[in-house]
Amino acid sequence: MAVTIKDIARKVGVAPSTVSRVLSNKSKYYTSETAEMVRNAAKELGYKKNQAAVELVKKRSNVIAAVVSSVKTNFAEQIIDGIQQEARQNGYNLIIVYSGSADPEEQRHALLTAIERPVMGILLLSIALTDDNLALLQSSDVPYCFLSMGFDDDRPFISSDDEAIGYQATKLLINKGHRKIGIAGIDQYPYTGRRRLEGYKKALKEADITVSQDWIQPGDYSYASGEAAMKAFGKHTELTGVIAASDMTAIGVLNQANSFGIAVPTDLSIVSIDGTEMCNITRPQLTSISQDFFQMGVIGVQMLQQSVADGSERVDSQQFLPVSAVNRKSVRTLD
Amino acid sequence: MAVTIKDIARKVGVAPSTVSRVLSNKSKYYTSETAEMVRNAAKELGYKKNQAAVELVKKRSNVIAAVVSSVKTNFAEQIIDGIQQEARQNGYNLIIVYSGSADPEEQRHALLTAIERPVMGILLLSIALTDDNLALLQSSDVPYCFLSMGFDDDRPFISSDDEAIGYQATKLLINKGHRKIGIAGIDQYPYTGRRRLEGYKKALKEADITVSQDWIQPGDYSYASGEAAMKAFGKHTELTGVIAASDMTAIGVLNQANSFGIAVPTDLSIVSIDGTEMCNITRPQLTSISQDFFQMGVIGVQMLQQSVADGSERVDSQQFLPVSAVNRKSVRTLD
DNA sequence: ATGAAAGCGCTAACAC
DNA sequence: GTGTTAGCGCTTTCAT
Repeated sequence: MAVTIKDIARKVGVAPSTVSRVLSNKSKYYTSETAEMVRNAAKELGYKKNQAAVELVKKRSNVIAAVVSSVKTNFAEQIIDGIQQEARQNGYNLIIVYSGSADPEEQRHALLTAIERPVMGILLLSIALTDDNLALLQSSDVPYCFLSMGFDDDRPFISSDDEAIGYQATKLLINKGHRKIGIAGIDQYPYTGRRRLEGYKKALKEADITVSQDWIQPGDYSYASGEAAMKAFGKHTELTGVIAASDMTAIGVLNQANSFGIAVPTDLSIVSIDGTEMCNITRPQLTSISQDFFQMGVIGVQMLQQSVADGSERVDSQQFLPVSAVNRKSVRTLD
Repeated sequence: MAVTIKDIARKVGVAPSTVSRVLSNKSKYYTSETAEMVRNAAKELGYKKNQAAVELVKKRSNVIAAVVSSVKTNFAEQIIDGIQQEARQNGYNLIIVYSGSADPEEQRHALLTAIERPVMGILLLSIALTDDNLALLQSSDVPYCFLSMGFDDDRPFISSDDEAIGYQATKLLINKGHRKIGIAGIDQYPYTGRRRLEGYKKALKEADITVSQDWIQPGDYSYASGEAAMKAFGKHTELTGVIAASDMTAIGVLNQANSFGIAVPTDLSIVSIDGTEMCNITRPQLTSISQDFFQMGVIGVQMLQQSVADGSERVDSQQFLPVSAVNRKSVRTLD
């Protein structure tokens, strides 16, 4: 039998409620003497709070749940680091639950794992929720916020501006003299790939460059997408630059280019999107449009906190974080 | 106010206990008619089970907690995939909590986040717990098991045999004619690095090769460790093969070798340890001693289940999973 | 400052 | 098969 506040109360000779007050630091309602006795007894008995009981009566916990998709890109780790740091600093605990990004049933399970206990808030990392599951989430009255994914309805999110990403990546290449620029591995999903594509087209249009349809090779942000895209561009491609949908995609493009005997950046320049550590372990290192993933996590927690503080039970904020071009070694200036 | 079983009971006109029975699938104790009415009402009202209440009375939940360290190697994802799959298949939910691998205070927090609710079991992924925190874990009466880390006391674990790994990696190189073999990025931690080193030395000894002290470059399994080790071996190293502590370390070695103008595998062969996807995205692809991380997760869940089933409340098993050499392109046969 | 008592939402005997 | 009842361990009025 686990030790409870009753055991402590009995041992010290006070009422359970007093023990509760001490252990919850309701500092106005006990003397330091009782406090010390209680704390000693608690330690001696090896007392551990039963959170289930606490949550049952308080109907709220200090736990933040992060729902992450198990897609094989690695930026999630940076977001989680940001969440973790900010959560810890503010006295919250973090639990993470996995969900395949697509399967609705798995999404639902992940969501329920989080919702079925009174968490303080929920953060969703690049999860494309089905309508049913979104409704489920909303019905739970727990504040939530999407991270690394933007929407054009009124769902709260914190994300990079995907159009800006596409635009800046393209612009970077154009500014270095490139005019034939491909884009690899972007998906067709309305809220990310499509917006990046729009940015890409906008920059091209501004420079009076006509896009050829085969410059655009869709995919799913994976390494394989990068390889496939480069294969489609071909050994004798007219392209002098390509934008990759993610760091892993960029590595796929790079490797396939090498297999073709195309030297990067001499024959072909690559701009990656994300800017994770992967960019530093390739040869050449990958120039990228980098996102501030860590900060996304930090702000996500702050949004949750705020909506709890003002009692709104709902995050009301859609924000884009700035992105930045990081020049490494994979882009060459054309003369 | 959230909807409870009482609300459903009132609506349907039955007792709360009947609702409970239906919703918990105690199938012998209700008719299919009541069941249907109850389920309909539940759906209509948007009922969601309050797990805190369930856990309070049952003192056990269907949640498995995985404690992971935020070290920057990527095998954890594979273990988690294994845990997740096996957990789902057996009706368990998985929550993950992060802990820096070293900081005792952070470890403690992570542990408490898991322990403070009645989880079904705890899996620890390559976490080196301090003595205090181990005691804390043991005091919780929840079955636990370490994954990807072995011990010489009686703690339950599932891991690869690190000595076998070191031995096989070395043997692989020896069998291909190598005799001057370095080892890079291994740590001094008694339960992993040291055992791999022992395997390395054993294989060398069997082949009557005398180890030179500067063949052994310690580190922390990181990319940087690989770079540093290769720098220490030097541009004009006598080594013809090196074993890397992890895939990321191997990439560090590879890149630094290239910087030196040393061609892999022509001038230098590399054997990596782990065998994650990283091995496939380098050029050349990395030959590795691969661990079955996915299976570690699967078996971990099974061990937990078993110890719950037999009421022992304690996993009693220390097992090594087989490892396998996967030949890719980074090892050359010497003549 | 402390105690007594009620109750959070659910499950599990125990009756019938 | 279903209702009744008694808690699970904690927090929180309400007294004192």
